[in-house]
Amino acid sequence: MIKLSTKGRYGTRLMVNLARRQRLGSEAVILKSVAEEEGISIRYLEQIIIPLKINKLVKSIRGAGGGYCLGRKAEDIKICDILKALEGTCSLVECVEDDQFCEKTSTCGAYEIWKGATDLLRNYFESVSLEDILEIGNKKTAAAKRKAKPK
Amino acid sequence: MIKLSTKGRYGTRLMVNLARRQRLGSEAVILKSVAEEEGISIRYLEQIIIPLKINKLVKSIRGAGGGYCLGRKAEDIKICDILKALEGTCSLVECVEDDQFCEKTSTCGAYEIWKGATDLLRNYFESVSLEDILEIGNKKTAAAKRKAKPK
DNA sequence: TCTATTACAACATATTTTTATAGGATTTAT
DNA sequence: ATAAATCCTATAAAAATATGTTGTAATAGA
Ligand code: FES
Ligand code: FES
Repeated sequence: MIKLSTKGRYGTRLMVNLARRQRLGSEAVILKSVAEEEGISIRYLEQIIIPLKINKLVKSIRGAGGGYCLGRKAEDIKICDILKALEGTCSLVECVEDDQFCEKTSTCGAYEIWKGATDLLRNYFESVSLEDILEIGNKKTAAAKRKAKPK
Repeated sequence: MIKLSTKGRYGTRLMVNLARRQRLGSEAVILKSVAEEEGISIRYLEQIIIPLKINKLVKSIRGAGGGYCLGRKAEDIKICDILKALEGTCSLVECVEDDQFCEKTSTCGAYEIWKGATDLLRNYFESVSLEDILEIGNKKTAAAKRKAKPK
């Protein structure tokens, strides 16, 4: 399949969780609480957050009372940034990035198709920010609550 | 990364190769020759072609003088058909297909984003046929030849 | 200063999935 | 009968996914 890796998916959820908690007033969010809320192993999240930190998408605060916070404003962090940090590139096939990868790039018709799809995806993911996701999530949560507790 | 599996990529090249050779007049194309032309292990191609056969994208002719041919006209086979046959679905994340996959689908903002991206990709891959890829490949090959042998 | 908390680092290990190769059985044209 | 193909099953190798262990370093607060 064309599959987003779990790293990409978990990493995004991690970032959204950070963004939401930060918005609610938390200074630094500890990873353990994210792991519990999202139901993801903290050990795995520890591995995932390393590249996010290297790419300055999150900042860490060590010691008691420490934790993580967003590296910049939620509206300035695009999904594409997260995926790139976690997976190196944001392309569908390697030959799009590295024309030595397949031997017959110069005559391969499929190449243009993969490239077209990659561009499509990249544009899309460059247009969506953490802020946007947060917004959608809030609306869904509110709707779910209205449904659960009808007055 | 968001990565097209090698199955999807090899399967597409296999289908394009079949289409091209069929166009050139071959009745049945033997897998061994595809494997050699494309530089892919014949054993691996044998596994890849099974779901293509099950989904009637190719027909097989057993025995000596046998081989494979397209199940229908190249213009009626879309990339999406190939990918679906090879990978089950054509979605970026499982939760898009199966709302039990993630627990918090009802409040997850990222879900809509993955769904949006999946729809984008699916539309694109539904719009591209084997015929289209063949066409692009032919043009590229012609251009490469002109460059190699300037009169 | 002491203690609890938290990030950070370096591993090791296990499981699952993907990718790839191998051997042989079956079918069929000649 | 024989050679040429597909077909079928098993296995190996590699990568992705996930958990576990054992620490060290930094910091807030008592
Ligand atoms: S160049 Fe990579 S699939 Fe054709
Ligand atoms: S519902 Fe699957 S990532 Fe949110």
